[in-house]
Amino acid sequence: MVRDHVDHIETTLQDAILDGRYADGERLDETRLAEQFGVSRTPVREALRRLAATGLARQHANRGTFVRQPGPLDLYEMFQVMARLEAFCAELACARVAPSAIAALRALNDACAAAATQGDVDRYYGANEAFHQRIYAESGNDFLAETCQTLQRRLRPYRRTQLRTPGRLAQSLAEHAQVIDAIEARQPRKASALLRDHVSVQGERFHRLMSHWRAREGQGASG
Amino acid sequence: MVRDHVDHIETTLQDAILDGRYADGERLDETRLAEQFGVSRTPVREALRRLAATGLARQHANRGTFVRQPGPLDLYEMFQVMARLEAFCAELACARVAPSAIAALRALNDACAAAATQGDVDRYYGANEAFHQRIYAESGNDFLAETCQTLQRRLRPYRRTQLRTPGRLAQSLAEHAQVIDAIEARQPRKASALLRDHVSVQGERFHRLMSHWRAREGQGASG
DNA sequence: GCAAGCGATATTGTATACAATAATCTGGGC
DNA sequence: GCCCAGATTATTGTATACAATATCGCTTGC
Repeated sequence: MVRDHVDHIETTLQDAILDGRYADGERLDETRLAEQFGVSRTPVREALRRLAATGLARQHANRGTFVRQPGPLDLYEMFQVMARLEAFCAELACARVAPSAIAALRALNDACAAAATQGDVDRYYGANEAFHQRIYAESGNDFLAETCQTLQRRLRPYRRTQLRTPGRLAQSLAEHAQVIDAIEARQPRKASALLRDHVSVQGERFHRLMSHWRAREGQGASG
Repeated sequence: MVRDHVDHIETTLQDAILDGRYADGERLDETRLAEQFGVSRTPVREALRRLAATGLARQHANRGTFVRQPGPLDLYEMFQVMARLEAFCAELACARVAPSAIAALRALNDACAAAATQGDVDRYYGANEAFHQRIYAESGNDFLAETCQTLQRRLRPYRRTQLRTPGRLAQSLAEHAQVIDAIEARQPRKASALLRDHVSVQGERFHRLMSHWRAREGQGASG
């Protein structure tokens, strides 16, 4: 892969947008960004093109680039898709999972539990993502795994919100354990249903939360 | 959206790559492309960045941009995912489909049949894509619909291959009709299973075809 | 005769200068 | 006092010049 200014700028901006440090509709000024990064406009422009290509920004001819943050409805839709994709991963994993992979999954869930006990939110999320990513990998379908990872990354900042719900964390760990058991027992139907609901519930809780917050739906409709 | 040189170049190259006019690993020379399009290297570079961002090309630092065509294994994986995504569309459609949409789907399948009878391959594929896209839209999930459309576009050139199989075309039309019936009857399980198999079978046929052709697997592994 | 190091060359990466387009502000007319 | 039109200004879009890096061929030493 490329490892130059463009790549650095793209990654930095991507993280900033995905971590919510840019509001929806915020303008990405080429000149200003160029100054910030200490480079000319050229690499900045190329980075912005890439962001636009991946859907994180939108470009209007002769008018500039603007951050595109998903609205509540978009997020709900994305969680729905994520749930199905992960469920498919679990289903496929049943057909080819090795004992070592099961052990690895249990270890990752234990790491989640340990981080949760210590109240280390960041480490919890790291371990949680690793757990899910391991399931993607165990699907054996590289394209599916990559798709899942991209979507997971996009949903990352919004997952954190729903951690506040008391009791949800322990339940999440239990659900993980159930998923592992189902995969180990090679029950594709059960494993996929469990994981689907596990992810779905996050999206639904989040959606409910946002809807209660504000009823400003449709402001960032996809398309 | 942007409507400038960059956009034009990107679209043109994208179509060329997706239509198979570029071989895997072929180099996309900036200077040469700039001459071809009658512009400077700048817009070409930005277009190439976007292609790289969408996965159609790969960039190596200080070495250039190279076309990334999926290998047989990649395509098999993509068809698998496509099948599940479309199945999910059908499932969701059951919950909200209107009589007018059912009529529209039937009309589109009739258009497929008409084109098939006349032996108009291009028109058949156009109508076929429209049929599938209508189902995406009827899912009511814009993100899902957009994802499906992107993937459909990427798989387009490879779908054509399997049309040659005698009898497959008529069977395909019949399967479409079954899917419509299931959606109309609001049977989500049935509708999704039917559509999943309809798409899966294409991927599997294609995979078998390619495997028989050459056993050069893994040459273009994703990652 | 072969390998390793060095230099020439070609290509990418970046900076800057200029052109074109759109938004804004100001002035005049109604 | 409000609205429309033209000029101004700011910002994007493109071209070109230059710098840096990788590849390839050559020479030189073993």
